[in-house]
Amino acid sequence: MHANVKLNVIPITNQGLKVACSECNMRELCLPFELTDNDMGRLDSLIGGGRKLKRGQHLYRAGDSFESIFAVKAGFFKTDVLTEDGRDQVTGFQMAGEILGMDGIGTEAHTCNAVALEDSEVCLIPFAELELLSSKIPSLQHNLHKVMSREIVRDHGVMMLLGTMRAEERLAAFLLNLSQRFTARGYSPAEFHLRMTREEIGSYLGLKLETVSRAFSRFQDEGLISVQQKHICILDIARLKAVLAPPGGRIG
Amino acid sequence: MHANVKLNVIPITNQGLKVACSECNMRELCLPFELTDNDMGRLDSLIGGGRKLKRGQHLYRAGDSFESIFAVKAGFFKTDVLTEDGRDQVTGFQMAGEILGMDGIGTEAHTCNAVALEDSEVCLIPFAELELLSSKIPSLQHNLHKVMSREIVRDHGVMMLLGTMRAEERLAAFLLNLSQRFTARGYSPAEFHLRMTREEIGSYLGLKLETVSRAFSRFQDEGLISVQQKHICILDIARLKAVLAPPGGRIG
DNA sequence: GAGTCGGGTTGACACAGATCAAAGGGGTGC
DNA sequence: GCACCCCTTTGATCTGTGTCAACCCGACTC
Repeated sequence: MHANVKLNVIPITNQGLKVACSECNMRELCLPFELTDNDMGRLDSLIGGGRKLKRGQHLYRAGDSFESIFAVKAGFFKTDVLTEDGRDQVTGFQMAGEILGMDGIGTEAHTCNAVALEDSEVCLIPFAELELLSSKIPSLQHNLHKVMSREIVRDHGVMMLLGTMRAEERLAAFLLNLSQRFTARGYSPAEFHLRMTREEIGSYLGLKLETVSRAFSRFQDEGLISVQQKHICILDIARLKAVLAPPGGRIG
Repeated sequence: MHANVKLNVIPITNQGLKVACSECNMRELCLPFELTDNDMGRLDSLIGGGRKLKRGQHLYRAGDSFESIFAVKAGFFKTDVLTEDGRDQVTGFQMAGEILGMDGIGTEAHTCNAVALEDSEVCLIPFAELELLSSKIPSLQHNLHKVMSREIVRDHGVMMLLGTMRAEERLAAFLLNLSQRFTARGYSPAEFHLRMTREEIGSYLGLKLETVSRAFSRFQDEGLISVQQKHICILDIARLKAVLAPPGGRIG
């Protein structure tokens, strides 16, 4: 698994590994962004070690009391919410360097489920201590606010997708978003493995799994991508982008 | 307009009025929640006065540089995002006591438009100063984090709505949400004026205005609500809730 | 007070995506 | 390494919502 980078790690508990932010290859995308070495050390000292999860394991569940947020160190997660009557909605997919759990701050309890979609590892960041430290390190405080703000903006993007786009546009937007995030992490922009099922993609995009499957097939027929199960190649990124923003604008 | 409470106010600029948080009837729903009198005073001192907006006026636009967040003191707003190709999506409606503008923190620029849907008034809260002060007042810092977290959770609720609900469920959820928020502000849970058009409701709910109109008519025919243009009475809140969570659960 | 205009309602029809169904294949667990 | 099961694909049909169109109403304007 690509993101599973070997580091000089100091074992702490049998549950996880301690890895310094300064040693982490995600530091530029994560909370420590642009912190001084000294401040990064202070952040390190509050991070309660790592936690490893097997595929399918829950990092937290809706209703769990909120104590920490989590930084994905390696692996891949989904978050979802579900209603009493059994509907569920995937609210996001998180990869290395992204923060999980901020939904819990407002109510002291998590409001969604977070599940590892492959064997993964997170850093546990006790939130009360993070608040305390961020009140002493302005740039850390600001980074936290930025991370939360970006989550809000990301959610607005999903609302736009769900509210205004048709099936193929949604899937194109999804693939381009993944591509861009993989690129930011040093992976190929064009070739990657999907960690989630068609049903999970569908839930995220507000579509049924059959519709997702059909859209994949259509894109493949048209030479935009190649699909082999979960393996995706983007063959013509320009035309894939054009699916999103049809030349000449939208009719209607 | 109900929320336009008369207070002993000190005029500051010709643009707005200075009103102390401690005098504001929204303080229990807003940033000052559970702050000591002393801390509330410190918060007051950074709030850069009020700003009044006429119906239709923009509070900020996507791309505007980000400097402040805003607390709605009175009135009603919508926020929306739009793409190059002309699609737009209403991302929320904000009423008194709610915070606007947090989308701008992450990128130093606003990412959506905020428009007054009726004559309104906001408090201007310079964000850099708020960060500085919140680093000195732990409960203020925590309140800010809670407000942002709740915005994330609210967005997840909208994603659920857009991703999994049918038209009438969406409208029922929308009406119940408004009802609950009006109640929290001391207004009738059952009777209120919509400040937005059918088209804006539709944009928010991912529906066309005709569909919204038809759903209103259907609810009225079934005796759940009465509709007269923008004036709504909820006649049978239990059955309206049942639209959302059909007894016996959802089929499929 | 007449005219205009934006917002709302309603009807007829079209179509994208859901639903139902069946079959094949690949990954996972034992 | 084998077997099973879940995931995926594809086809046929159905339906909720979009689209197009006509009309109504109330609020402003002049």
